[in-house]
Amino acid sequence: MKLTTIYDVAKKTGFSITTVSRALNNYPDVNEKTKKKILEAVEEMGYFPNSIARSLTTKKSFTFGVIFVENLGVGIKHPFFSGVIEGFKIRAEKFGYDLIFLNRYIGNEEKSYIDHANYRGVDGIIVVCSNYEDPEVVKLIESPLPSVVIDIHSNKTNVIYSNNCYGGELVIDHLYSLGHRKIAHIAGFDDTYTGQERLKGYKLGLEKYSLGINESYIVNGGYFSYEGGYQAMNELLKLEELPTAVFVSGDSMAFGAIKAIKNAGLRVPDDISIVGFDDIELAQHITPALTTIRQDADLMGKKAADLLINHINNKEEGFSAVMLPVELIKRESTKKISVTQ
Amino acid sequence: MKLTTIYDVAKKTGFSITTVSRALNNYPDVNEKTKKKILEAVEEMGYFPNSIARSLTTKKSFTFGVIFVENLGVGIKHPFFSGVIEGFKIRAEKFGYDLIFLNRYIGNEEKSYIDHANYRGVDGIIVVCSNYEDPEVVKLIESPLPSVVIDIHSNKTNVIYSNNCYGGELVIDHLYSLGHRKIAHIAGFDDTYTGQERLKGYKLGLEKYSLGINESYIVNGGYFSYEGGYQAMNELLKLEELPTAVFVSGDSMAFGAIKAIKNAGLRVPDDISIVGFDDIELAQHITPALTTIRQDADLMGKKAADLLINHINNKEEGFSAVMLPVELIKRESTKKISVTQ
DNA sequence: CTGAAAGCGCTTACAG
DNA sequence: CTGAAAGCGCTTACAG
Repeated sequence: MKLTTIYDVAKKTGFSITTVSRALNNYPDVNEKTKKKILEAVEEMGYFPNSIARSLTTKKSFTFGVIFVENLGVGIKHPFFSGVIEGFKIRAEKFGYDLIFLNRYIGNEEKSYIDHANYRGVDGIIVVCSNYEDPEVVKLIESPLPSVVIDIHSNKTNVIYSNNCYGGELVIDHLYSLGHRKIAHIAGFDDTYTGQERLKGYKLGLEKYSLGINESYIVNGGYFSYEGGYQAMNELLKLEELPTAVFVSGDSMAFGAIKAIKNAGLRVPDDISIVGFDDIELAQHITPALTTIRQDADLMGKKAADLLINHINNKEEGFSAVMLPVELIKRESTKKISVTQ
Repeated sequence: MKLTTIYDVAKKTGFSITTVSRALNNYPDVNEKTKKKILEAVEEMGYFPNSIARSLTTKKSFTFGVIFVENLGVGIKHPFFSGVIEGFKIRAEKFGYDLIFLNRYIGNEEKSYIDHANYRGVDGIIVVCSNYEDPEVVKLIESPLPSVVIDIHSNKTNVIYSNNCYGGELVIDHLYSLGHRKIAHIAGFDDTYTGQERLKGYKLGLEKYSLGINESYIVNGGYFSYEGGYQAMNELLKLEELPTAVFVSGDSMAFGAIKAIKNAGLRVPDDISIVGFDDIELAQHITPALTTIRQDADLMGKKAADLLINHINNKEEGFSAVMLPVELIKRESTKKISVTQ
């Protein structure tokens, strides 16, 4: 399959490849007639410049690398991250950037993400990850490669995240207003920024209502997985004084927690109210439909693309950190109770 | 960020770039000592060849394009296709191929998928789509670009799909064994291969048990969406003689159908049994958990990668068509009834 | 076993 | 307004 090149167009029109290139790239000083003739030939021949050759000379590939570091082992199927990637993709494509997935291998050789990014010559990367102590992620953040990182706070690169802390507070507001006073928290692993912030919001909320913090009511659910939530809830269920409500730091974890409650012969929300975080697709379909904090994955992806593109276009400036608003979505997993304590 | 090139390695080791290149690419006739020296320098300098420059000379980019043509508007978040892509990605990466998303735009210019594929110089494409009458998809299939297409039957390219027809038969077997005789079908749009085959399986199943085909029991649910299933079920609910069971040609459609049934004040499975197709993640979590036909998305993706890679490596040979087995997953949306008719 | 040279398909100073 | 030439970073005949 021999593709037509700029040489073919030059030969056909009688102009040099230089002029053809200029006509194609909208250089101002090309004679209108010349340009017209060239563009017609281009149209007729179905010619389109080869991005690889162009990249080699311009040092711009108009590709973004996407780097996934997720602990669920689901890759692209991740219920929250996939929405972020989709939003990022839509926006990036609008600016002519295509997405290319980057892993830690090049062929069969194990390399760093940075090596892979350089190998492919991407203009920037989006890193979508939960664990910001992963040394590979740290290297990424500190590298000179333009990047935007999701769910992390850092001043060494562009970052974007939801207002996780405030989300936690909203949960407590909601539960408190329903009469709950014994509120537990299944936390995300504390080396994740989101886990930390949601926990912080939980504590701020409790303080606001002078509820006091009961350390046995805070249990670590790990990396936001169903199993982690299941196990953490089982810990809580061993307590003498059960909580009446649990704020779970992620929706999948919340589903696991609900499962544990059902297994123990208790009901949601009749015996224990549950609130999640994320508002993934499943949250509205499960029974009971999950009350949760909605993050706008699509917007996060789009804003991430904007950050990255702006960063690339304004080399001089520093880094941006963007925080997105969150919203409480009331569904069926929380219930009003009479205030006991 | 100036990257090290093959010239830097050549200068450092005192050999020519030719020799460095050969050492790197495991050419047989390079002196062992030379090779060792070069590889050490490469290691020390953190050098890795630039894929763009390499692609320009070799005409191989070691990238695959992924083309999504889906009618739900969810893109990468598609509950079934995302699993196929993930499997494809895993396998492709093992062979050194990276994935790049292709759309119908290059920058802001509307182009064909083929133009975009050529622009990026991908070595092959996977097309994941449901509608095989889309002219863009037809062009793709007929183009000389190596490709593998999901959910389509064709002898003009490599294709892979589940045994949709047999899946339909399995559904009827199951429903018949539960005592159902009045079985309706919400079909996928008939310009989709999967829709056609599942319908065929439905009919074969009915014939097998001499149930006869009632045309008013077959209603078109469109492109497998929730809304389509919802509307189609409403059509069925207008019938004088309601079916006792409905085989719905996709899980999302089935959820829509269940919603319609609930809205009508009926229950699943007590009044009407429902069987879906796909076994997407949600199917097991929804209430009632959905009885459905499982397709192995991961395997489909992996086999698709194998087909594409084999095709590229053995230019002479023709095209392959692979059919994957399916499996009935019994859950809570189907129920035994007493045989009436 | 090693190197000089050509070439992949573009873009971009530079010159006119 | 247009073209010849160099160069991007590699690989691969070809020659020795």
